[in-house]
Amino acid sequence: METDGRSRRREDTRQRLYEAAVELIAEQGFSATTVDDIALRAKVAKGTVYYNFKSKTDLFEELLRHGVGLLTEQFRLAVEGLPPREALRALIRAQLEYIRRYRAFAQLLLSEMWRTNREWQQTLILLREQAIGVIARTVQEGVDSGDLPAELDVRVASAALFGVGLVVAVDWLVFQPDRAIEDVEESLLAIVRRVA
Amino acid sequence: METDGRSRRREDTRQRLYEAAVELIAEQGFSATTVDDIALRAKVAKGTVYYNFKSKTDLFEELLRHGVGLLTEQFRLAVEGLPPREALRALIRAQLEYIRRYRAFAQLLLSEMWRTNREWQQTLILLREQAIGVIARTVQEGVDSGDLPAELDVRVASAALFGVGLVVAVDWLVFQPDRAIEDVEESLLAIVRRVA
DNA sequence: GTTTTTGAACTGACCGGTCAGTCTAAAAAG
DNA sequence: CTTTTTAGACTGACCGGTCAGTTCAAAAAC
Repeated sequence: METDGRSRRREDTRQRLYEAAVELIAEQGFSATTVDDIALRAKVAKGTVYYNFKSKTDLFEELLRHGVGLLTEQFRLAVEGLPPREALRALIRAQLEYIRRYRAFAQLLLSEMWRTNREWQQTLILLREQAIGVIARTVQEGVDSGDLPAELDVRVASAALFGVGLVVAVDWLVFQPDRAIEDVEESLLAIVRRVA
Repeated sequence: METDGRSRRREDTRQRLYEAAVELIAEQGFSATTVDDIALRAKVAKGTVYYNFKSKTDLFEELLRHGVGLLTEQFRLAVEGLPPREALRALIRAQLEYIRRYRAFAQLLLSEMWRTNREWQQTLILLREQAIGVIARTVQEGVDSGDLPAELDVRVASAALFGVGLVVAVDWLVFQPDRAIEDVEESLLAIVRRVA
């Protein structure tokens, strides 16, 4: 039933809906994006949207879970077995790679992450915690092992690293898409050299 | 005529509308915020919104102009007569002060700045250019005078500095509002020490 | 034969924008 | 000083369009 043809097909439809939704919402925002638009872009009937998700908000929340889940996964893979400072660089690279690959999702995240009073806010805070958690553990190890300055506030530094990577990378994609990723990585490292 | 009672009153109304709109849009986004909400919070009739602005979008654009104009102004005042490196620190401090004072506007800017395909995008790009321009001139001076590393890409570095300040500060206001601004300034400086 | 998708019609709440009319401070007329 | 006129500022009911969500019979996929 997992690898069953039917559920694979369904998963495929959901995937297409995610992709359509993510692009539209990144461009226009959640409220300005209509369910009809999403269905149209995903080349799916409107009924299908509601067969697969219980509401527009639900689709969006699942989307957030899906996207941030992938990012967190990449973070985990990136740091695996590496010593703190190397791990930190690996994290930055992983974040850049991820953002390049899922540009629209990154844009969307940047737009929604620091908003307040929206229905999905709690979901987002939780997901944020998971992703930043991976960074925080690495920073903590660095501080413990003396590789990083002891006066570093782990929570602040981790959140800052996450945010900095996000803006710089999205800024790159939006305003200077021709630059090579290596350039961007270099610029980013130049900026955060003190902690990474 | 300028200080006439009527135009003062009108200016007052516009100000109230700005404040109401900025808060609501920062929380919920442009599309999710209704003109009725804005009017209600500003304690003004809906018609008054349309008496003062030609449309909801127009109100928002004027708001952007107003807010970014103030920021750019602060930037200009901050760097006046200072040598590059000091000027750069003054810029960071000015940005933090501004964001603390106009928290909602900063949030809104963070949410909207890297969005594409919205009607007001061109306006925002222009305004962004003005604000970052002040930073860029300072960085350029620093590179020219040898105070900053010659290999620094001025455009990238300036945009990055602007973005970094914005996320770190907003993140601070949203997730750790109890921290003193000095702490945040320190963290920020620790991160960007390489260029500032 | 069961699950998934289609497609089109429909509903009702909501929302941007309009407009005819009210209020009032102050200028003009007496 | 008192009355009248003017016009800028504001009001709120209303209209037309839009959109999330529902329904369902029939087709397609497995």
